[in-house]
Amino acid sequence: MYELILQNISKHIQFTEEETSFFISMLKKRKLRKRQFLVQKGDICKHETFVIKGCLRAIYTTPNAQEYMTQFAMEDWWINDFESFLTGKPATLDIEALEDCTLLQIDYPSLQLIYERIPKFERFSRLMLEKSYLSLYKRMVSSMSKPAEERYQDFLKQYPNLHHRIPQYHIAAYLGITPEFLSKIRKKLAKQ
Amino acid sequence: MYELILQNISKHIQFTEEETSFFISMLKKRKLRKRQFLVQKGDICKHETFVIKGCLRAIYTTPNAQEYMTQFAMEDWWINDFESFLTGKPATLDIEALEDCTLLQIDYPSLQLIYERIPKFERFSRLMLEKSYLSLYKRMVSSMSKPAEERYQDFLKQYPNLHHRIPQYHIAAYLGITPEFLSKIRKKLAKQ
DNA sequence: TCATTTTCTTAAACTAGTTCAAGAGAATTT
DNA sequence: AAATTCTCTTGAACTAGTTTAAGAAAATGA
Repeated sequence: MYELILQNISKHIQFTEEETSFFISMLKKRKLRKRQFLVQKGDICKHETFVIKGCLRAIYTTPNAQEYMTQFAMEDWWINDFESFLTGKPATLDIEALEDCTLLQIDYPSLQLIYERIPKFERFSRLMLEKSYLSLYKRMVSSMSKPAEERYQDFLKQYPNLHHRIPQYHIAAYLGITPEFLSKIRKKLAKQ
Repeated sequence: MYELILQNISKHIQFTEEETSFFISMLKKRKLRKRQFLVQKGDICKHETFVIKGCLRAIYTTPNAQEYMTQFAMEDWWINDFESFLTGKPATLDIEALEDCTLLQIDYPSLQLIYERIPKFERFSRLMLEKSYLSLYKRMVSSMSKPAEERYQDFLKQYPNLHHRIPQYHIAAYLGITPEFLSKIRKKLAKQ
């Protein structure tokens, strides 16, 4: 139950036994069915969420109702509406389960307690943030500089199994193209 | 000399007098002439840099030699090649002065000393990182979801004075379009 | 197992943005 | 002040990716 998350943390900082049990006491378990929402646009996002099982997607919807996928999350990943969680403003994202999911959550006040009682957890947060920042940065550079075909191939490499688990139009949304155009790309690549 | 940086920090955490002077002792002053490079692609980026005066741009160059601007930095901003600074790998960015600049720098070992001696500086780093993450995220969403004309208007709002200080082709690069197309957009907007 | 819904593909007409080339205007240097 | 270099604009031909619409294939539910 808690192995995955403790392992995830121990890659960066070491907990004592006491800290481990305190940390675990701050976690809440949550299950989601496929197509259920973890966060809906307009909610205040009150939790950091860690994925034990299943996968989810985060969707940004523009004022004229176009959807853009900003992130996938799978086993061993963290996900939330970062802006809403930090600022307390209503979420601009929907986060939806793409499969039945098992999750662990920490709410904002509990996180502050953790920072007080286990100051080195600040370091963990900083390192996680550095990692997400880097991957967001790489994604932006690649979305600015690479054509869709290349981005699709990058996606396949980066998530070698995910494309079997989810519909293609989610991948298209993630790449920032239409499902029709992704279909053309796939046809072209299949010929080669 | 140090007011701006101390003020920048005091927005988030409070230093004692002793911490202030320790912190200042870790800073190195640096001047750059217009068109000089703060970081060149391939260098190891060894400093966090804070801008006291002037402005700079960060450029990512693709394998086929196209340039993409990832960031501007002006007075009261921090800038570096984040990935190179954190991982010690060669920088993928060039950072170039667009005007004569006065800068303050902290090198990596000094930063580690600061974290040890002033643990709450971890919090400062986390908060800065959260802020940059958010602005990167917003920029990515807007580059995926908004047409160039709208992005240009957003740029004008976000940096109300910058467009007088720098050539248009830098703005075009920042928006991810050609200077020619920016020129058309400007013509269209001027008519209205 | 059949019906229904969801997902994927194809094609034709279209649009946002690029490329190339040439000239006009500004800013710097001598 | 002239010469040179740098920056911005314009237009025509082009390309990557979109839109719309319709049908095929696959998955799901009764």
